Amino acid sequence: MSEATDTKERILDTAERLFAERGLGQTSLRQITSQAEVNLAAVNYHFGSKEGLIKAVLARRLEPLNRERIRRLDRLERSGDLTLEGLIEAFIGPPLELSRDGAGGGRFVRLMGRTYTEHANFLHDHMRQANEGLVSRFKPAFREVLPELPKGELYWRLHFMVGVMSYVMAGNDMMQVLAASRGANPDDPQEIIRRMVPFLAGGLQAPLPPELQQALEEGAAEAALGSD
Amino acid sequence: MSEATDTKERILDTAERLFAERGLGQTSLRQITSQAEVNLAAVNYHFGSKEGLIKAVLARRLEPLNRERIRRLDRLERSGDLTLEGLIEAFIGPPLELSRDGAGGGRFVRLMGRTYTEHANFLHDHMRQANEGLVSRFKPAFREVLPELPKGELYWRLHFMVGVMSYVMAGNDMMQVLAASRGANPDDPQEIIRRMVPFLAGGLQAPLPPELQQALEEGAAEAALGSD
DNA sequence: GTCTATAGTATGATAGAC
DNA sequence: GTCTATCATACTATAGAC
Repeated sequence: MSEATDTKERILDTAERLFAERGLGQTSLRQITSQAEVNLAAVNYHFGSKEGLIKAVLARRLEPLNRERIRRLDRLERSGDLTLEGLIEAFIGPPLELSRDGAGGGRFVRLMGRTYTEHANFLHDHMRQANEGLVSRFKPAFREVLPELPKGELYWRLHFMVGVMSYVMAGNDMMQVLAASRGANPDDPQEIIRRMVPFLAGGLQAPLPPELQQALEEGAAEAALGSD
Repeated sequence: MSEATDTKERILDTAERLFAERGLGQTSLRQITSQAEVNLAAVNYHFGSKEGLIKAVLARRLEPLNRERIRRLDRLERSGDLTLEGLIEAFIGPPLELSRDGAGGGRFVRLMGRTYTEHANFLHDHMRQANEGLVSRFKPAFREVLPELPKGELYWRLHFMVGVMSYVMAGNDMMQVLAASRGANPDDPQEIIRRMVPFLAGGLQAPLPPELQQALEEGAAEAALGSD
């Protein structure tokens, strides 16, 4: 079992790296097993299929990651100092900070960023399911710090926030070049977080678009607020 | 030549659709040629390789698209009413509106959104080159409407804007579900633009993060402003 | 310019010995 | 749990007839 675990871990580590570097579809089991120095058949033995391996790679890091995000939210709420900026940081901080931990966290973060735009139905389902608890915990908190924002509008904006986050996490060359040319260390997540938080806070609490504002004032509030 | 053009166009249309639906790497030339009802060898004859086909698919729509964005910027500047909101709309409007034109524009937009996170070096190079003129035209305009923002900070924020845009363009299920559940027509780009503009405007003109603000006031302005 | 045929290679998955 | 060997299938690309 200790030997087996070792093989399993080696497969997970290598798969994570290659998936992040080349994408899921472009990475073959052969590339993984040869670089992990395990037998080709080991993948199917331990994970059943390539799809099973992908899910295992994601789950291994996503679960502790989301636990950490919720832990930070808990702490914010207990401290009685729940601010928009703090909330944003609790949400985007852990994934971006993970990119700093020596052991492949950065690779995983890039992989995670990619899953948002990758084309695979089983992936979307898996991610949605894996993030269910996270979403149901953060949504009310955002509502609390943005009480003036209609519910429907808030959801749009939270998605825009996820858009920024996943783009940054995907970490394509442009982002690296940008950071480097600005004298910033592109591998320092704090640098990026420091810049993202004001941008996101500004966006989330921006005034409503004129048309919507007007609709609200004219009493179409019910429709606009919705009833999730 | 008319027959050839026909075949070429049919390949381009089908490739665009399949690339957007399944991703570049997951789409085979066989799938394309069989659905386009052309011979397998036609792709290599007309485009040289799969890579050549991908570039052709992108270039066909990207060039007129970026011309339109620049045309709108020209008009804004001539009108003497260059606002941040107008500038944002000139930049994000055309790609998002393209998703409404009946003839496959929506597919292309999703494909374009995906290219930002897709893993292929030739793609990044091609997109960077294709967007060069666009960027050099829009950057000074953004500087003009956001004069108080240090240059380095502006570039970060423009990238965040691209992040939101590409996430929305990638148009994954979540976005669709969100729009539908909010009573919005997920296929109406105006609906999305109306929501994105205030968010992006709010983000772009948000106050500087405290640390940076302080650095500026302490005279470290040179370093922070840079000299790009 | 379009076709068939095929070379040459890679893939995911499994059977069966150890 | 690990291995080799292999099946069945897919892929990109090209050669050569028409």
